[in-house]
Amino acid sequence: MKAKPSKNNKVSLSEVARAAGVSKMTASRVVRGEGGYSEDTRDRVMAQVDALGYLPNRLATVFAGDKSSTFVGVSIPDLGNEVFAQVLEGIDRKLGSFGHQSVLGLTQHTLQEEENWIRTVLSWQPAGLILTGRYHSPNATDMLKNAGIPVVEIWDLNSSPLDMSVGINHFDSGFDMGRYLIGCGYTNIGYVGTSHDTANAATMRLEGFCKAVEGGGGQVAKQLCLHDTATYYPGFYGTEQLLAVSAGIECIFYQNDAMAFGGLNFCTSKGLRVPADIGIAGWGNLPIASVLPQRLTSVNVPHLKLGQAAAEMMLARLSDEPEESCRDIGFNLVPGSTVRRAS
Amino acid sequence: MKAKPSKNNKVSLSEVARAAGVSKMTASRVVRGEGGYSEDTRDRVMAQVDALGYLPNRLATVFAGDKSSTFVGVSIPDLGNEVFAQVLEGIDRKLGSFGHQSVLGLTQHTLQEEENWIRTVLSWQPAGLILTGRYHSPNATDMLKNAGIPVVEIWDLNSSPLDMSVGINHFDSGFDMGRYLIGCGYTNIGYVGTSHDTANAATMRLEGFCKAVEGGGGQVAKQLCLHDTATYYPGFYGTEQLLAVSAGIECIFYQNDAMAFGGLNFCTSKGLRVPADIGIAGWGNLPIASVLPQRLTSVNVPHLKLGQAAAEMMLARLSDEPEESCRDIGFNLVPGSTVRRAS
DNA sequence: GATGCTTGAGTTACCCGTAACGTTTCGCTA
DNA sequence: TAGCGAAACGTTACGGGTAACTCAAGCATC
Repeated sequence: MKAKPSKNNKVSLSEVARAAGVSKMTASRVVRGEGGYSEDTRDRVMAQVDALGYLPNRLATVFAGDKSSTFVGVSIPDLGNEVFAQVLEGIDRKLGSFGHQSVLGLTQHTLQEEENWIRTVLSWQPAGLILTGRYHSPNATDMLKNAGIPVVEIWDLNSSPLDMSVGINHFDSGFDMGRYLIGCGYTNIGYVGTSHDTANAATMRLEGFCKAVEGGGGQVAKQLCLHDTATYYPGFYGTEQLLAVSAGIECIFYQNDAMAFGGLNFCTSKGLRVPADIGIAGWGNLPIASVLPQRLTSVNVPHLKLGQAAAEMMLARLSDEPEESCRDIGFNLVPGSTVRRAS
Repeated sequence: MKAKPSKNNKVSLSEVARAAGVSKMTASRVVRGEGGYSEDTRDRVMAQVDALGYLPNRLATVFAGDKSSTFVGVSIPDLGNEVFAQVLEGIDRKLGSFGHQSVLGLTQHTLQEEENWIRTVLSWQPAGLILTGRYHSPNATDMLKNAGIPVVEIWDLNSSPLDMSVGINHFDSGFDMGRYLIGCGYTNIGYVGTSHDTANAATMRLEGFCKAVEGGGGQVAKQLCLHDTATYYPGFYGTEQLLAVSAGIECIFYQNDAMAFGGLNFCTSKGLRVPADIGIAGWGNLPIASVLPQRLTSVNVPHLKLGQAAAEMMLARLSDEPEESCRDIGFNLVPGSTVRRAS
């Protein structure tokens, strides 16, 4: 039995075993508490574990067993968006309490970055993957199918997922908001967002929104700030542009709450009263929105719960429990006070 | 050469090699693009890589080389706090662009959770660790010292770090705010926070704050909502309690911006005008604070930059470049309009 | 006293890549 | 055409841990 200290001064099981005067295998059994050894042997081994500061090498364990690790890869577009931070929090808390670790990937909303990240993470033999969004590059899809590990697609509910899916129906959430605003008596409605990528949850919301508004006899003027992230300032300037171009806008729906705050701020800075002169509606129901004096009209999604649900589905699959492959986490419209009351 | 498919239907290098009619080693060289093979051989091997969908197993690579992985463990208290989400974003973006992955740990502000997480993550042979905070349990400290890998402690600047440190001096930031408020003419000042743990950045801020206020002839009435997280509602109720107990409070300093918003909301809901009747000051300068109509008086910390700096120090150490062991990222006081102007 | 069962502990093979080294092939020079 | 060196490729030996198997000793049963 070789038991020389390895280059990077890490203590290996062999060294513990030799110090305790037993074989590697016996030491392994003791460390894992697997049974099949005497009390005396266990004490001798554990004494050396403490004395040498032995830490197991999980890479070797995974390697030896030809099984997967306790890693779960989690891809998130970005953390500047509070919404995704909450989702990640829900995921990691739940995974962590069951002995799994999240390997993070910020994919910047691009499929190419996601593909690169998937390739890298798969090479670490993760137990599973949790991905934001239902659209992936062809290469990514191939790799995911071949990987043979559980995959949960979150955010955008997918009735025919790669494997499992949890989220909400974005089209419906946009539709509901459209119907609500029509019900409030608005007909000349604006939309301010950033993306025009078709493979995108925000686009689905916009489509649902337009369908409801147009079906209700209204019309939608769109203002897309391309090449921008969906935060406060694009909301501010997007509103300025929209109002400069389109006359008679009565109400504006934004891609998300952050942009809506930008728009709200622009309107009040121009002396427009909200909702008397113009209505403002956001999406996502940021936590801070609920404590500001004027409640923003928005759509609430249980972000933390969404993350937890994703982790639960992953864990269920990993422990071979039966689980549903598709879970709708639901949303609800928050009336707020930034659009006028339905008559 | 054995080349049977392994149990979990993962394609191994041996299988590629056999399919291409070369040895494992040659296949390895081709896959790594290391040179030492003919064009013809390379084409044959790569054809099989594509055909079989081979993905390298990085566990084996790490294992073979007896070196560390490309993982970097990142411990963060929680992501509900936008501040830490930004820090994490800065870290992961920078690490990711250099081929490293973040393994996340949400340690809930407790040393015990951090210790458990450190033990687990170390067993995966990470390349390094980035930890929030300068205080760790004795066991954790031992493990970190023995691990022989770079460790960056962030958030709370530490002049004698375990290894490297980047952040700000929280005492000073509290002190500056205290001096500023005194300069604005306030003397009867309140503080609302959650923690009374001494091993804590917020406590350091409070200490600095008290020193400045008391040194300037003022006094501080403290209201600590224990067992609560530092978010909106504790700010709201903490303010209610503080004002009920202490008479004549002219201005309140909060543990962070989220709590300050809660307090601001409580005050306005009670008909108190800010800053005419009462001053409000937060800490952290949340992004949303900068777009709301009334700018919150706060302390700005470059969160994203902090995360990037931590990642840079880690990467420098990993590539054996000379790097400083301590970096002060700095902060600046944001006057805002929620405290009355200095006379 | 022979047999079988338990219990404790050692042996061996293997997981998948890579470093180090050994071997073959081939073109070029003398 | 022998001799030589470099390029191309194969072989072997790890690395840390575990599954599966083997083996020996202790004990009870008939």
